[in-house]
Amino acid sequence: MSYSPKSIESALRQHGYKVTPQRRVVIGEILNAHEHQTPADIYERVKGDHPGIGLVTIYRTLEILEDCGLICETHAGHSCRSYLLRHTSAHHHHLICSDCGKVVDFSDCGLTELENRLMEKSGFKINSHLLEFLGQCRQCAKLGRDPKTKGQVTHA
Amino acid sequence: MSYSPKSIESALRQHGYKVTPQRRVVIGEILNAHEHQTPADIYERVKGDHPGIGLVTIYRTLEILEDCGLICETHAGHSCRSYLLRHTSAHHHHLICSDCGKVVDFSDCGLTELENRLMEKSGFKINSHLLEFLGQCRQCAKLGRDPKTKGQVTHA
DNA sequence: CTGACTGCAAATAGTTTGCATGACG
DNA sequence: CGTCATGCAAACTATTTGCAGTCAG
Repeated sequence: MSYSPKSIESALRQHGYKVTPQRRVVIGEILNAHEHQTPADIYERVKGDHPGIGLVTIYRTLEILEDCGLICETHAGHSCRSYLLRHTSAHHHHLICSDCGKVVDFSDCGLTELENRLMEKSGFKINSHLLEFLGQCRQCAKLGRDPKTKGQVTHA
Repeated sequence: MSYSPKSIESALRQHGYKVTPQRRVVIGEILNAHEHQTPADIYERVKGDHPGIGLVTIYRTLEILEDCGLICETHAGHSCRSYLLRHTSAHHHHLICSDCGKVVDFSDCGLTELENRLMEKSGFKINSHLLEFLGQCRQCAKLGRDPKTKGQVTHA
């Protein structure tokens, strides 16, 4: 139910883009990732498999992947652009521990209904949504650390 | 329901911040605006009333206004931070046009149930969530600008 | 072969920080 | 009056662009 390197490569070709080793490795990284990743994140991880790759290439690859509709951009934090795979069926979201950074995935966000309601009410054509829950995981809660809930994110 | 310069100023004082002419003029600008504005937008407009004000001061004023919960930040476009008055001091979210940047607020996200379910399942103590919908507003859709969905691939 | 792709370096845009001066309370 | 705020300049981070060499198709 998810993308494969092959399906992504053929999408690139269909859009007139060439498939290069650098693009392959970036695609592989995005397929592996379970989180939103910034270009710099991807760069760091990809350097292992492909030393000498340039950060510029990551940017350009992300741009064409977005142009092909394969990934989408989110704006999850302070001036920090990040990308995630555009899975419609394997659609998923994250529950993030604000103390230790642990991430838990979940998929059943049940927002389709809300999305439809909003589209009708606002006249918008909604393409995607960004949903993240922030909190403390069990362990951090036990340790009694102060949660870092310093108003950065739209409040709950 | 809506803010006045006075109410904002007293909120600042309550949080231990001082009220200065520069802050007044920034607050005035934000109260006038009905759309979200970037720090640079505010700077440009504010220079008329208060020449010599520094862009840095805008940044710092926005930071403290956010800290007081009076405005909130959105992530509406490519590395372009912008701010809105927080009209409903209650919980709300944004629907953002990825072409023109228009922002629509909504409040009934209905996520409490999902939140409870997730807390039970994951053991997390959820403090807040971040929810943004991205799409095209009616006007931008009419203008026929290419939505970001143009090449969406029916995945394999 | 040839145009598209890469990677370096440099340019640009947006935001933050250090510090001396000035003003709110 | 003391402390916090301002504004300049400079530092930083994120991203884009120019260009010569390289490679996929």
